[in-house]
Amino acid sequence: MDPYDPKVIEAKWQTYWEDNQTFLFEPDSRKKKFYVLMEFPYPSGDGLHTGHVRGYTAMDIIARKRRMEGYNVLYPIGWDAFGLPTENYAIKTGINPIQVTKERTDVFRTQFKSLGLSFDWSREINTTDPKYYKWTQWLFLQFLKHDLAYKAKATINWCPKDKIGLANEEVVHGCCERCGTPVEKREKEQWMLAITKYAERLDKDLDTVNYQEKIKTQQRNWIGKSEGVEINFQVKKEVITVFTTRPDTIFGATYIAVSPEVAKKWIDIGWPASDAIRSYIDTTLKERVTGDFTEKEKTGIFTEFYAINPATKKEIPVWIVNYVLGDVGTGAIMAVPSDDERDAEFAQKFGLPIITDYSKAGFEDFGKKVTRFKLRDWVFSRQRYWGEPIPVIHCATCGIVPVPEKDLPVILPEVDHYVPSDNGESPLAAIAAWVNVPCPTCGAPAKRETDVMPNWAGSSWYFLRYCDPHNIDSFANFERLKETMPVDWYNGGMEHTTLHLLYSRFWNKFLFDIGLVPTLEPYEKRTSHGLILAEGGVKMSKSIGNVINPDGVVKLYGTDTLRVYEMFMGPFSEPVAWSTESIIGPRRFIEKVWKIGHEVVLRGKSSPGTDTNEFEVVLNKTIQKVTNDIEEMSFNTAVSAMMICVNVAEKHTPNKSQFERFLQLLAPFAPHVCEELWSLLGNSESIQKSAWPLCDESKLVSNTVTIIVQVNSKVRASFTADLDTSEEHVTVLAIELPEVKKWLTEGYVKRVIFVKNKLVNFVI
RNA sequence: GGGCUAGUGGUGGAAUGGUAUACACGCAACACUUAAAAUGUUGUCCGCCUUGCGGAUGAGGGUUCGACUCCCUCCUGGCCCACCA
Repeated sequence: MDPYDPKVIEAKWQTYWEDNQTFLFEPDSRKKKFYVLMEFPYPSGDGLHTGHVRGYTAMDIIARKRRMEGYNVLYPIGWDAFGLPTENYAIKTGINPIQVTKERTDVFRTQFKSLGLSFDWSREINTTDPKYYKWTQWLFLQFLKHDLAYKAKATINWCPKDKIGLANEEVVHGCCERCGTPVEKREKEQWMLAITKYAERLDKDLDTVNYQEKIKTQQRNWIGKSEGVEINFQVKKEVITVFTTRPDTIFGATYIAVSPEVAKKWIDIGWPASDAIRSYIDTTLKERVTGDFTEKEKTGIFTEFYAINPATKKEIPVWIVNYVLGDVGTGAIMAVPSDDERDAEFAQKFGLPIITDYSKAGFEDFGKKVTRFKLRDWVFSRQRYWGEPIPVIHCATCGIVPVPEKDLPVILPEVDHYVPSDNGESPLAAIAAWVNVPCPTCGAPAKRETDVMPNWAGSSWYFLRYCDPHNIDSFANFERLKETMPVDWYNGGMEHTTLHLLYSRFWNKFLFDIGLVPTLEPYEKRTSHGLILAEGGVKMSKSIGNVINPDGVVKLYGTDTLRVYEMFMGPFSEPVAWSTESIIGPRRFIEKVWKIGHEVVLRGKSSPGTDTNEFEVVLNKTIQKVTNDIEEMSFNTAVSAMMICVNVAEKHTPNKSQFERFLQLLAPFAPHVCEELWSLLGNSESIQKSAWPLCDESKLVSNTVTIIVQVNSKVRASFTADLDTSEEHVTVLAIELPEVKKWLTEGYVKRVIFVKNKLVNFVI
């Protein structure tokens, strides 16, 4: 027997798979399709890390299992390569992002290939490839055509360091998600995508898909649908409209609380206000901008106005307060101190009345039913360089003119400097030769849009491009999409639940509406993986220097070991800490398989080999467990079941057919060593082409069972009985056991609990 | 403050109403070896008056013949959201 040498075996089979195109998706296949997808990576400068390996291996296991179950599987890969880190690197080094991206994707590709992932490499895509972003631009023009893309002066989150506008979603605790700088507010003309027009459907259609419950919950909370009513409160001749989800509490409303944003608008249209009020509004609005979200002391100022409570007909004071937000509801509430903690706190501080004893009858008459969403339209421009140029031209006479389809893509031009200008314009604005073009409609001198798209653009439709990646006539042929969509199983990080996952659902729904894609939802099933933490349970980070590079592990132990270890280390959807010390376990496991495999080969030469009965039972149990566990993503228990199986095989060497079935189970986890042993056993075709083993249920049923005997629910003994022995018989057998007898002398048996084939419990 | 999620040996974890601690790491002893590594065997939750008995799944209570598992109260961590009307 040759010693187990993963270097040789793994290189050999990776070459074999590539030469034989083992993992190609076959569009014409009569087999049922199955589309497996893992979020494509951003090719960062750090290369692949152990967290990537976890997700891609898990989906690889599912892809490989589905192939063996007879499906025509698509498991594609590509690069989400636009984005700030590459651009910032270009700013620092002056190296062109195109070149940086090429170098980095080359590294990632090599690393992926060394992991033996069963990607269909013929469908590789790159969001920064003009052949790809031509269609990202084309899709943007469809949004524009259907009035879902518009330009608006928006108060945007402005990062003074990156000099870039940020979506709300990119602001974390008031700071820029990327660089941590406190975010400021700025008024700026921005391209917007009207995702709010799809809010209702993005919420409702979650009922039709198979997402993990926590993912649905998080999306629903983010979309923030709330049903309530708008109620008008008369203030002299004017009206204040408030929004409430609890109209039944109107009899307890003792004041009106208005956000400073709304109050400012009133003053702008001529409502009288004292200097004190004006200065309060200014101060409060300024506080808002600091982005400090920790709970603040509640403040407020009385407006001198009174409103009529339509329920009680009584006058209640109108206050401007800092705890009501301008962009939620109508920016004004009826305050009910008896039912709302925040109102209670405020009322106490300012001595406002609190009515606890009121009737709730008749409240329905006062309001108009409305539905509110928290979701905001998506700010879709960036004043940066490394993104898809927004394909429109500004003409003094024709206004906003889309770049004609024949002129797409609008190629990102080369620039000397990647830094945005200090007034926040894209570096593209500095290239006069690129900016100045004739208007496509009237021919007069006009200017190109210089904003680029956010890095979420390319990833909003990449799953569609995989269906038809080389199409030069359209973003994807409808027939190809019909054959391939939807994605049957999509895995990714929880951090994308309210960003990419929501955005891409929105794009897909829009494209469905205009008849360009065949399904209402892009993803049938969505799961998420847990983070891999560094040793000791802390986050892996470059600055701490505790990042584990998978290359070292592959070199030392082999890819099969790394894959098995990452699946074994803990529950897939939970965060787990890396432990270099523990990798040796999976390596020993694979070496055992290697050794037993060679024994099986030897034995097969000397004798035909009958089933080893002891092994047959555990093998079928393992088939059943691994089959189910992969579906549940309980990879860790699937691995331990296979370890148990191997431990039995060491004592009861299986015959060829038994061992082959075991190899088929292990093949999705450790594909290289399984292919090698599979071929040593005389198989000429890849194990990937063989059929997934089935559990023979009859082998699981043994003729005898172990019966647990309890006295007062404490285990006192156990014995072996025939299957399905009757209660009477089990009781008699149990009572006769000496370990049981001595306990029964202490009292009389009040009750006997009997669970067939499992246990008998004497209550004394 | 809200939502989700978790808390089990020295460590990662298993068990979702029926023998708690499977599987793996680590550790210890032994075998093999001149030696080490590797490998193999055995042991490894805690306590005690150790052929046995008692206790233990964050803490306390409840339901049940029986609870890591279901219910209630509390404590602690992680993630997401956050004065959302």
